[in-house]
Amino acid sequence: MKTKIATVKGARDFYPEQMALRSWLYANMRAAAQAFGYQEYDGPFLETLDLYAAKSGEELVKEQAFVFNDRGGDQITLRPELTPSLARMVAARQGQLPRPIRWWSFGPFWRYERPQKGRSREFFQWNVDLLGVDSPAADAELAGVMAAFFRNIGFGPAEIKIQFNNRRLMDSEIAALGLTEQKKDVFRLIDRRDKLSAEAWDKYAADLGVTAEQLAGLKAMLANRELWRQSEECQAFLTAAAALGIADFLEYDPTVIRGLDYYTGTVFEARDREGEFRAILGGGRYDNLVGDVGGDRLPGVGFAMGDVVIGLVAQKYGKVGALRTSPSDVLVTVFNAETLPQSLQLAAELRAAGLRAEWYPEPVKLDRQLKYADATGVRFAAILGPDELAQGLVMLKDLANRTQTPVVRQQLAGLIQEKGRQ
RNA sequence: GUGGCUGUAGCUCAAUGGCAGAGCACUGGACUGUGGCUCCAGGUGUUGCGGGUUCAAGCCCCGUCAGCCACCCCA
Repeated sequence: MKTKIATVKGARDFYPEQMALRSWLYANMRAAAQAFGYQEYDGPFLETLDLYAAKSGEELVKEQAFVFNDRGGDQITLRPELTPSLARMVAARQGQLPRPIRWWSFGPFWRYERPQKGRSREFFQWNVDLLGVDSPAADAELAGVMAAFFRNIGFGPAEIKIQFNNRRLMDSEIAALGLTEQKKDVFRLIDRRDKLSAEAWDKYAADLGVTAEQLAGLKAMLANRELWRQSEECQAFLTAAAALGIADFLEYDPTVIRGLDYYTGTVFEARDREGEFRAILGGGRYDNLVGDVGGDRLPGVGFAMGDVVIGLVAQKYGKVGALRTSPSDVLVTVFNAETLPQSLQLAAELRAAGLRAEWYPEPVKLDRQLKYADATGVRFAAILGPDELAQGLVMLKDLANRTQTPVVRQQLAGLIQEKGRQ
């Protein structure tokens, strides 16, 4: 009797194929972050509920975090985001960490929400943060890391855009409209600009107590793609971005607000230009977060990118390619039971020479062994039969171009290494 | 947490309430030492799961689980 036990809702199995995608993303994230001098770190996966209590958006913690009581009765949270942990870690060693602090991380996070395309309950997230620098150029550097990653995986500005806005700019605009008291509601209203119909949006605004005059001003503001010119911060940000060579990726959008409460300045959001998917990443400047968890005030800027949406976007745009699931450089085939130890020995010789070599563990038809190499992405097959053994040769087959050549056994490893580089 | 759509072979999908099908993949053979092509022969199955209605349920009804869509929120 076979019983199937399902995975937890919103959790994913990573078969070698999916694992290869995750590893590919990780390798490119690491390359992008390290290119700018960022150091890898990580926080605990389990945190106290208190860490998130006053910080993140209310709903993120109260409604979307996995919270449980441990055996001692304490309330434990599976981390829904990394930034509060980062702030705590930095605050705890504030005096001894060299600044600026450039840190990045990639690990699992959990949010208890309804799974949909691009949203799961257990996901991996890339976090990149720069602390100790309060300048628009620092904000631009973060955009530079994003752009470097996009380029690493084959995306250009024609396919991906990095939208930005500035909370301080929006604060002053909202103040000018006399809406400061309803700021949070107005931010929420702005966030819904593209989601609601024009009528529904107007009604929503009216329900919030926005007057007709204020509404007109708000609409004018949101339609103004040049609004950034009124912010010195935005101007300096774009100047630095241009110097970094990433201006083509950037697009000012006054409707980009971001939900998290702790953002204070620049905010980011990256999307595919066609707009088919939800936001690929989000982030911004948070100047009070470290101080809020007990440290001295330390400005910071950062962003987070989940593995799910970028994986979908990369696959949609054909950037993923054929990811190999086998690490092997070469498959040693087996002719029959008598020659099997010889194949085993040849595989050992190849490994001793520094190659990653696997052998086919039973004497089945050769076409099956080659099909296996094909299916798992092993490029070379070392064919060892009675004819080759009698002559001290190995037939080296290159599955990539369907050629094969007899090779003196002692020269096999060197030849594979040489051809593998081509 | 709210509302809706879907669930059939490993994968992509068909079947009026009346005997479960196609393509790809897989296995064996044509090729007893050569992978993408061709041909032949074949497993392809608890129709997500549990109830109910009916002479009869993949199909209708209820529940449940999962995925997806719109909210909510957000990576």
